[in-house]
Amino acid sequence: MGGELPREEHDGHGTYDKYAHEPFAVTVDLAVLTLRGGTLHVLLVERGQEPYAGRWALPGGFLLPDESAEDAARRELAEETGLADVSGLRLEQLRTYSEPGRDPRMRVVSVAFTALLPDAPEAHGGGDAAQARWVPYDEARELAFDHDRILADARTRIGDRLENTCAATAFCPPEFTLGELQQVYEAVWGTPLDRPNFRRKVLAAPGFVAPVPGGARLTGGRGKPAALYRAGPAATLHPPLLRPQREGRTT
Amino acid sequence: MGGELPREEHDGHGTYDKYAHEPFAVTVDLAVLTLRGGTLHVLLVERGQEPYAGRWALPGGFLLPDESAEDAARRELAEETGLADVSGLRLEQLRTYSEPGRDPRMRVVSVAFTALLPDAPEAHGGGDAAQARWVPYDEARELAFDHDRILADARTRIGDRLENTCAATAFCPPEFTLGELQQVYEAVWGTPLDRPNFRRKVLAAPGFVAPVPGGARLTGGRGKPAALYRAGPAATLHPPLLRPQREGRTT
DNA sequence: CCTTTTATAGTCGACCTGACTATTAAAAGG
DNA sequence: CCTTTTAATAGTCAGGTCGACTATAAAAGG
Repeated sequence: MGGELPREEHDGHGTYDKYAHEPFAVTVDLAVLTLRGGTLHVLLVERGQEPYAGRWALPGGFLLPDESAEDAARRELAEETGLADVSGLRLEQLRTYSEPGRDPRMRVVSVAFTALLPDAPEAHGGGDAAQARWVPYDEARELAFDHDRILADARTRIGDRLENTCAATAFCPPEFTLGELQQVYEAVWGTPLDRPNFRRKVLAAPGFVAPVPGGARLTGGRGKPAALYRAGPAATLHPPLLRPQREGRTT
Repeated sequence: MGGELPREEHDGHGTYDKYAHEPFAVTVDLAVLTLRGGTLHVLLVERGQEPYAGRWALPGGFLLPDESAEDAARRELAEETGLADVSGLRLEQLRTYSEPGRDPRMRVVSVAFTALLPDAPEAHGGGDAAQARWVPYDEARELAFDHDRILADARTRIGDRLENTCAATAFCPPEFTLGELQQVYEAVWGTPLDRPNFRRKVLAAPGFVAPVPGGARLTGGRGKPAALYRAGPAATLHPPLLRPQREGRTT
């Protein structure tokens, strides 16, 4: 922005006037992911109107005049999930999608976000009439607009973030076992991991997880009770937790 | 986007009408980086108009009605640098900035991009009247709008990309020495690296660089002539080339 | 009690890393 | 022409990390 302004002045239009008749609608789209029963799920809403009536889509909506995209995303997330604690949630900007024609009605530029939730509240009809549902990632296909692509980008991004950041704990409840944390990695990456090695690396990364004081353990499960951990203070992972067998891809 | 549509219909406004009177201007901003004499430089333009008249800013401009943000960024890059080969350039979306009030005149949502260039053509007055200049990164302060932050975000992002991708070769001419490649890392990270170790890691990463056929070497320099390399086919770096002495930061 | 299940501890060789030394091949300067 | 300087490249070595694997502990189910 900014660099163009002289040209606007030269052609005799006020800045606002020139672009007011070619407005862009700005929206946010949310890829809200969670883990249910060991598999990745995404929050989808069913569209009631054309275009794409009856199709599933990522939740989202228009920016209000006085809010940032982050604010709008948080507001929409609260509206669509019915969650109360949205304020403490980690929202990350994914990418902006601006191809002309991605919405058949008008020019829409959309800022996409990702959000990670611990296993989420079952019922959410969304504040807006639209029906909302958790759908297994693999069944979320043929979404409205370019949401297939956004969702795929979100998964790729999350997978990368798990390598270098402590984002995985966002999928877990406040207290969790290392087994649960490993399930996060396995679900997002789609690869089984060796348990002792995973444990060693997680505990070796300073600030990733911290044991719950008192040596609390999760009982009631099948085998030996697991120690409970909380998310640590670190945001980034050193050394990184790299996925196995990735060789140099040309893409 | 999309999820909100029912509400629009309910309140009796057509979609387009409702938002036409609250339009958002959409722009692109470019953080174009290059290496000159071993230090990082950024392309800036001088503003001629208020607000921020006389201040330096990142190049950029408004989206035209029928182009994507990527198209607009590429067009602006060509206009402002006068480069001919913009088609082969790697443009990467950085982030979108949408805080209300970031432009005092109107509501502007800006999609920021990064671009990396080999040591660039000296003269570029930009297609638009504005003056354009390469400025050392450390001297690019107090830019217009929120461009200080965008530039800082860009440097952080590029630094991270150097660890995991082959992006560093984008700073180099088609044929380069490992010494030049090391200078890229040192300039972006702001850390000196051990030459033999750097060399070992770069050559160990499959597809990062490929020797120029015929064993061509760069003569005319000070010491022993260096072998020439080209960018290899890989896009990602395995194993990654991590910066030294980073400990778990809480931020 | 014995099997199953899951968590946790430990082992081992291959490989990678950082720090460092040594050698080579050019240019620069008398 | 020979010495010095500079930079590229080769090689070394101890410590750390990795993946693969084995062993033990502690619960539930029959």
